[in-house]
Amino acid sequence: MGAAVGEGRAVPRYVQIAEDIVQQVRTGVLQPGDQVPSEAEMVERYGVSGGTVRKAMLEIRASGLVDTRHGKGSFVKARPPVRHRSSDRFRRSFRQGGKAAYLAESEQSGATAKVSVIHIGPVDAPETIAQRLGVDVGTKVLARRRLYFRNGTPVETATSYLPWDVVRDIPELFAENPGDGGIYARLEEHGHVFHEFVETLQARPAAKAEASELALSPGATVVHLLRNAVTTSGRVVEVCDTLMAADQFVFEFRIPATN
Amino acid sequence: MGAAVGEGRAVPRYVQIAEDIVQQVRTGVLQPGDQVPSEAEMVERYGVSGGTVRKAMLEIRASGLVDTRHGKGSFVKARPPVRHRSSDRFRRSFRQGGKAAYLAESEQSGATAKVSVIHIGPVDAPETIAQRLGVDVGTKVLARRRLYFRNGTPVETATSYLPWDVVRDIPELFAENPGDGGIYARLEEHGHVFHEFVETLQARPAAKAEASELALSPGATVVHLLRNAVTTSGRVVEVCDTLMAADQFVFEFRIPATN
DNA sequence: GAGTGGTCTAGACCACGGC
DNA sequence: CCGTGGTCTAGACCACTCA
Repeated sequence: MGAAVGEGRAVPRYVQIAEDIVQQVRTGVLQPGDQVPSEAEMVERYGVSGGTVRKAMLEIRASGLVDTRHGKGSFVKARPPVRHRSSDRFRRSFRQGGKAAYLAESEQSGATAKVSVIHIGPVDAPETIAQRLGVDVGTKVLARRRLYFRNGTPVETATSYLPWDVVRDIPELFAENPGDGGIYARLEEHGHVFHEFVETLQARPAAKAEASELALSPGATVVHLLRNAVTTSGRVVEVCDTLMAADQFVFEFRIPATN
Repeated sequence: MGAAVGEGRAVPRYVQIAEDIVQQVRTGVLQPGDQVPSEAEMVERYGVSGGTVRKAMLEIRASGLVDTRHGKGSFVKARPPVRHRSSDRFRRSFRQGGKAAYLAESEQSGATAKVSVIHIGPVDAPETIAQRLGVDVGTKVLARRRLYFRNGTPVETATSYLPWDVVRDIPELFAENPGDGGIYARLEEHGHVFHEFVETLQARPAAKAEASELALSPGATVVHLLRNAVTTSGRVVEVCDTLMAADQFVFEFRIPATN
């Protein structure tokens, strides 16, 4: 026991080990892409048992600096090119410029973006969605589910729900690529002019299934965002349900000092 | 081994156990305030080893439904009566009504709120703060550090940083209680009229020290928020650095559909 | 098949809380 | 003092990845 210097039993060994590794990442001893020492190697290097190294690795993963894959090892993330998700991303001028909000924003920060459409089709509105759209639970609505990539890694899943009577006459909304400016541009062309977007945001640890969908390490943080798109007539014509890898985003909001 | 029915090795035992307990909480079998079975008891009940129960408890804690204290046990939380932190909380009318933003908002949702001032005094501006205030690193600024409680539990720490030349002539800003409407009301009285507030928000797992300050279980999620208070003359007269227990908050933002 | 992480065991000992 | 959770050990065995 107590092989280490006796500096007070305050700090558990596994925390010390975790801090050591995290420090090596922050100071650049371990570079992005480098493999973090394997668990077996740490057992030797630090002279502790496998269980202890395991707990250290959990701490390290929680720092968000490292990406672990079963059978391969843990690697320093190339990440923190965090994307600013700012509150002006819905500017009409972006849409008229031909870009959807996501791509417009990504281009600003010079990263490669990709969108993969997972599903487009009618679904029965789940409860929270139905409430927001002002329809009955189980009503048929159009769902557009997609997965967003940034520099090759999945960072966000998003599902848009739209009332059937709104989408019925807009064939582009059933296509994988809804055209320049995205679905919001199509909606405005058909008379649904936006007044505001109301977003609610919650952060929490990822459930197992969510972690695998976004290729996150278990225990990673996700941000759950729900957005109502409200038209000038006061109607909610879209609800967007989004799940994001929290370490990939910085959210920015400008709040006017209204009276 | 494999005492359980052989329903596919897909789901680890510790996840099954965690789901079982979480389900009991959600369905009300375990009521708020009830003690979750002790680890020793689970070892017996589920016929697994202590290590496995331990991992299950980690999962359960990550759900945010349970509160664990060393030497006592784990207990079902008395609610996440989540507080809506909405973007209209800086309305001038709230301040003129005599409330600071925090208390004004809490009253809306009928919860007991308390603010405890930890420290008020000059500090050397840390880097990110200095940048935002537009002063040199190490410049003397006023720090007001406080801890917010909701229904008796700490949910948020916040530190306001203000340039010295701004606060010098406003004695109330050095008092624990800055008076009706909070520090923003005092600043506006002295000619610093607000134009907007710019908030950036990030979510991540809590570090050990943060977890203990907010009385969180390890691995819980925190939200880190930085706010610039910008006056009509374009100056940043306050930066507020806030750390929140993520499971206590739902953030709401209204984004106008500007051109 | 060699090397990696993931699950699980059966124990020891420590630290905290309350009777 | 006893029951609680927290740390740690020294193994076993499984599952994934890649050469």
